[in-house]
Amino acid sequence: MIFQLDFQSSVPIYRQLRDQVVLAIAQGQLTPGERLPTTRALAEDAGVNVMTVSKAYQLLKSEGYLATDRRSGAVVCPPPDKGLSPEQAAQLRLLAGEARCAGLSQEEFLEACRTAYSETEG
Amino acid sequence: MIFQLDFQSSVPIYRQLRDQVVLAIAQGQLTPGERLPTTRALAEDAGVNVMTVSKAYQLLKSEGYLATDRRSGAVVCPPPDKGLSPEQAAQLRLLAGEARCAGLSQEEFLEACRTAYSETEG
DNA sequence: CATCTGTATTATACTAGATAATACAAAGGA
DNA sequence: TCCTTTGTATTATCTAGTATAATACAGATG
Repeated sequence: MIFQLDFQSSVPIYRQLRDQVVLAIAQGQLTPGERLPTTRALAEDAGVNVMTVSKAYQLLKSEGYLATDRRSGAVVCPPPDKGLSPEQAAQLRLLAGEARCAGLSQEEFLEACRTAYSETEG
Repeated sequence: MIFQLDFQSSVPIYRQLRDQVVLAIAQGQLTPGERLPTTRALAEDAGVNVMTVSKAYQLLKSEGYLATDRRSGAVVCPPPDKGLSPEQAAQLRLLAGEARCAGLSQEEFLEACRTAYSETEG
């Protein structure tokens, strides 16, 4: 599990870490039960603060992607439940609106969605 | 054009304004050539600062959604170009990954995308 | 000339994000 | 039992983004 961090980005580091873990789970690079690096190890490896990693882990934990045992560290969880959250649905609507403004027909937008889904694959 | 602002949200006000304008354009509630409220009028109407509205307008302008004439104010622009930006594509990939983690198959995800696109319609 | 437009300027305040150093409870290994 | 390792809490500090307020400017309109 290698993390690519962009320190120039406006996206917070803890959020970048979270997003990459989610994508790795989606792609099967991280499987349920698998251990993630410890907060200290990942912090040193990525050159960021321990609390920044902890914040990412807490976010992932609150979303159901991780469970943290005190001894064994952070462990990948099986997918929580089915369906998109209201926030995710709103974000999808916004993206669809932006796509429509960019001149994409529904079919063209769905093709982009199909591609995006396919790319989240091992 | 009525704006719904959530001051408790972590999404900045200027970003909420921007998103709602984009969705309104996508839905055809705002048509190319149409004038938006003046910064001062919208600021007073929404109960926010003038510069906050100005920031939203500048963002929309930089994205090609608006053009600002000094006399006539902010005017809706015709769609700039075709295709999603790299940032939009990345966001779509992340959403697709989250959907996959939530147990959605490709068909179920595409159905959600189809719904989202349909909802951005007059 | 007076009025409207978006916007620049300056100053202030609050919050989020990130860092650093330290410390704690719980669990495992020696 | 002692030591280490785990995530995390605490405290303090710094930076940057967000939002506000008051003022001012250039360009266009009437």
